[in-house]
Amino acid sequence: MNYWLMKSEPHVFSFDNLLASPEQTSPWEGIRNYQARNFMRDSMKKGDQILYYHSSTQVPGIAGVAEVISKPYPDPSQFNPESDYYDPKASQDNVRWVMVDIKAVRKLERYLPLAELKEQAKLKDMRLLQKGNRLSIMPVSKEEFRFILKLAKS
DNA sequence: GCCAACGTTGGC
DNA sequence: GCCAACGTTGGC
Repeated sequence: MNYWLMKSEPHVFSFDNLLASPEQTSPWEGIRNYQARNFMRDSMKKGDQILYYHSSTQVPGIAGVAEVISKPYPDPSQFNPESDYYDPKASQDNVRWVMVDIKAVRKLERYLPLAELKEQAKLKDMRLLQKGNRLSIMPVSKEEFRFILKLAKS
């Protein structure tokens, strides 16, 4: 099993929005970065666990846990000229972008602000906290994942 | 709103 | 294939 951190802007789609979705499930559409796509395409598996991170907001941080519930499949928005995520270079024969479906597992006992994560010696190597990191999907180690769940209970 | 960091594009 | 210019991300 793999562990991931996925960023979402809460004013676009928050963890509460995911909880309120039918079956607490949503496609993770709109990834248009190759590194993030490659993680999804090459490494994500059903059952992988996700830390749901709120970015570009007053207090950025981790809100909840979710789970990958589908294999990667073509993101339909790349074919839709009406969509913000439309990619004119993509076609059915040349799928450029994929996505997975995710399902909320549970909200954390408390919201974990970025500033608090930065204070944790055990998380100092976490990719999220490295300078200049802008990836919207990134791997998290098992140890980091467990530590974060424990931190939310403290 | 600023700006550092970094990914992408496109001319050569 | 290099690299300057440009665009985007995201914390502050």
